[in-house]
Amino acid sequence: MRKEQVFSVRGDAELITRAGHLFESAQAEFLCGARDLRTWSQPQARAAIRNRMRATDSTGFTSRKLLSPVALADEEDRAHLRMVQRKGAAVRISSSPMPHETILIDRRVMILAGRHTPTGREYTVTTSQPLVDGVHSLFQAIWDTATDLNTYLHSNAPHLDADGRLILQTLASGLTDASAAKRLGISLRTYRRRVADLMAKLEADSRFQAGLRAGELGIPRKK
Amino acid sequence: MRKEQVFSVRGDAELITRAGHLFESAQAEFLCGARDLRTWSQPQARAAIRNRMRATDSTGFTSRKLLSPVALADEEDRAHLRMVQRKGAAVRISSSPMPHETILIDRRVMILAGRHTPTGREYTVTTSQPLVDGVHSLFQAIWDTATDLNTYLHSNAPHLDADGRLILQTLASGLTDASAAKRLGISLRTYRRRVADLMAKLEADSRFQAGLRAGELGIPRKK
DNA sequence: GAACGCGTGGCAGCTTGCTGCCAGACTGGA
DNA sequence: TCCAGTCTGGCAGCAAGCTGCCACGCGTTC
Repeated sequence: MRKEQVFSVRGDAELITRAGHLFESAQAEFLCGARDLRTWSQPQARAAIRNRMRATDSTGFTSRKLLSPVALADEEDRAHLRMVQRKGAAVRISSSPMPHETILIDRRVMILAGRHTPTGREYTVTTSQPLVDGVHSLFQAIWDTATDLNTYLHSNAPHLDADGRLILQTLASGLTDASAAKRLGISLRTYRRRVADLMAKLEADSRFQAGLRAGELGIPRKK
Repeated sequence: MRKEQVFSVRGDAELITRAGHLFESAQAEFLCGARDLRTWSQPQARAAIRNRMRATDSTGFTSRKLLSPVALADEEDRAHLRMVQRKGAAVRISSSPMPHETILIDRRVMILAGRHTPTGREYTVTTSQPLVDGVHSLFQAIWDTATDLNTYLHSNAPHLDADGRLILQTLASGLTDASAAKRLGISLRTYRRRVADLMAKLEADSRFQAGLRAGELGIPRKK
């Protein structure tokens, strides 16, 4: 039985003081998972990573950011993410909430954020290899199923209203247009008009493509 | 700064000795993420959980198992999983490799497995709340995107050969059948026969449904 | 070589999907 | 009331998809 190197700090300031050097020590990989961009208010941490990114441009250094959709709420954040992308970082969006920030550096150091408290946020820093490896593989699993920022922004999934979803569900049931229209209580002509509108919104050239998009975007997803 | 409760053990036997009581202490939730079922060879651990499950059948105790597709390799394992399901546990399959076992008990205790070594596997046990919370949310994120075991078994996605995938990709490009057949260098009749075969495999009544299935299963997924 | 199975391609005919056009119904505002 | 805008449904015609049938070529088997 072996004791591991784990400690907690409270507040951003203390984190920078006690673990700031870890950020600057990043050699090969910097992974960051978070709900939104409101996390690293401390300019020091951002600057450290930015310098690292700039210094090791084409030397195999990889940086990956994993965020939830709320991170794209306002234009300012989206602009920031585009900037991050230009710096060479990969950005993906996961549909999961991701309430706790996760940072992995060189697969050797891990920082997990706890809840907000009156005295500041609590961070836990560890270099325990099994812990880091385990969280790294979990991060990788989420990363694999997340969608790239560009494709996420390009797809206009959220613009579907309740009516569109209804059409989508009927379409997904596999009925012919005639049966579907009858079930919805509308005419064949109108049903097909709706389908055409839907396909236009999804930028699909064929019904197969429309189904594909719908499936990828998980629109009729079960809870 | 606070030191956290973290320790590592080597080998299943030592894990049972030092952390076995934690398994039996499960009150509300038992989460388990793993690559396959070859992990808990120790009957004690299995028995402890099984008893817990039986004892607290309808008292709000939830048990969730998250596995990779390789766990379904042989019939014996699938039978075991069906048994686990009957006991009330939820089982989902994630397309990610999940090389490190992850166990979360009551959102208070976490056990992460490291690599196999000659002297046995290394396990890290911790009750640090930020660490447990962080890993719990990561687990939840993977769980959300994973597919239920039953639907996974029901869908015959992996039975698609390279030829089927080629048809799928062409179909996904949005071309008409005539153009698609020309691009593939086969006749229109053959192309449509392939599409019909594909739809039969996907159990789709319409091309839209076929696209939907393909999208949900992530068949033409980018690496 | 004959018989067989299998995959392919052409043809034909049917069903389904798609859309332009027009007419009617409804709504809200001048 | 009248008008404009919007949504709807029927009709017609074309395009696309679907499939049964038959013929051909190819490799295997007896």
